[in-house]
Amino acid sequence: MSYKILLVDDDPDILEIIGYNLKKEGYEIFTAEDGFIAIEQAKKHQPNLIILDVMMPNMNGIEACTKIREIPELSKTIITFLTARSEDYSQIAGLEAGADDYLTKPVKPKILLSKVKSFLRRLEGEKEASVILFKGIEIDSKKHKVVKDGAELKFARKEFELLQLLFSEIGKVFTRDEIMNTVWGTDVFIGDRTIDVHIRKLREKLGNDIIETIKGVGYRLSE
Amino acid sequence: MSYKILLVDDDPDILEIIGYNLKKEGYEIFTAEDGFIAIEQAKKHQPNLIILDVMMPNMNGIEACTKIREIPELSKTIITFLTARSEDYSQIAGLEAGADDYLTKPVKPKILLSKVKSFLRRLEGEKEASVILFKGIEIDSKKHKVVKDGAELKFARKEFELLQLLFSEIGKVFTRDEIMNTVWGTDVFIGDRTIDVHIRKLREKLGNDIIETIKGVGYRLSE
DNA sequence: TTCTAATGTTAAGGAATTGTTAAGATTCGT
DNA sequence: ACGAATCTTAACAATTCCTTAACATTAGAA
Repeated sequence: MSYKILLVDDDPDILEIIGYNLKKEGYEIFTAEDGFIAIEQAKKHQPNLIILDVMMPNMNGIEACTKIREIPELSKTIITFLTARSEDYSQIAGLEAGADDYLTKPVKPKILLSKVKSFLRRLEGEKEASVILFKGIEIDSKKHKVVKDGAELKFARKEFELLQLLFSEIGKVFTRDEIMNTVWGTDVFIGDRTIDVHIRKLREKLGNDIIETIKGVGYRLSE
Repeated sequence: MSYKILLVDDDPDILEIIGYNLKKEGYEIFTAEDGFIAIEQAKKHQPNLIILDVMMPNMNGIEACTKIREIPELSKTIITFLTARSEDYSQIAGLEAGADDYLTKPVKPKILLSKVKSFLRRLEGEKEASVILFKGIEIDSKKHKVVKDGAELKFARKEFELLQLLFSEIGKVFTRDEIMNTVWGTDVFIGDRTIDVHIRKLREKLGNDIIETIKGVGYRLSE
């Protein structure tokens, strides 16, 4: 899958230049000339990266950024500002509005490219870490969401943390000590049966063939 | 196991200062004063992290980085550049050469440390699997799992520990005393037949041609 | 070969670990 | 502060594992 990038600037020349350079690298490019259009486009295409000019008519970049950050579907999208060199203001307000970084105009194509690459590389890593799939069970750590056979299952906090731990290394045996230290912390003492009870709840929801007991050792996902 | 870090800079003072700070934290430090030596050292010690100055005589950091990235044994090594603040150039070419991040000089020890820690944290998860293979039997300690001819065999805790011991040094004879001390501990008394019974269970599952009895001495894996 | 100490085999009882359940304690949001 | 959801505990049940003891077999020394 190629990455989608949304460019937002009121100057068509800039859209043209930057767009050309990024297309050449294989990215899918969308453009917008003000904040309103930007939000529309963002909703429609769900880009991975948005490059947002700060100074624009109608709705400026910072406002647009704030609005975009409120859209749940775009929580993973990286937003970076484009500012004239001296506008220090944007750096502050922009980052507060939820931007991840900023670029200064005039943008040198090489710098832009390497930044874009590094942004998208960051996405790569988060993607892997965030969703795990195993035996038809999908765990999205970021969204605190578990889906099995298309239906969402609800897990309380401790249950979910235990689940995450077990799924963090599929097949690995986690000892009771490891589980305690990770899920409860090193300075909390809980009875022996507490872990069992939580395991039981997971089994209740996931089915009995997922979590295996290794007596005297711990628990693991059965492969 | 402590982490290994390779520092590369043509300025001995910098090597000294950074090296001192990192050693204090318990890291194992190696140094190199140019790209050629860096590559040699990297091959030899297989460090987890390489901190690489960009501007160096003979071979600069970017070239060195490219070369290091071509060494398969070092695919998991994290490389970070060290640059003077203004050298924008390094950010571009460096990231393209396969570096993971860059630090700017002058480096404040605290920042350096927190960065180093976060780099190495990234490595944690990727610890190599502790898998032993012998005569078609695969033992995965982490997963507490034994596979023979594609099928998983189940072993209870004591059985598995005994198995691990025997497989820890293939061909070595383990005396009953050694087995007792390792599997049961020094403060437990068990009858003479207990070990035999466990050996028998292993043979039952693995086949009779794996574990050999050396009468009057102990047991070993027969090669 | 014969004898003997060392090891192999088997089944069963007891010990240790885990599963289950419900009730009490705690936390959290409204 | 109240009710609901969540977490922990305790008592008991169920299960698996470990050890033992009694007896059989074997390897190697005499």
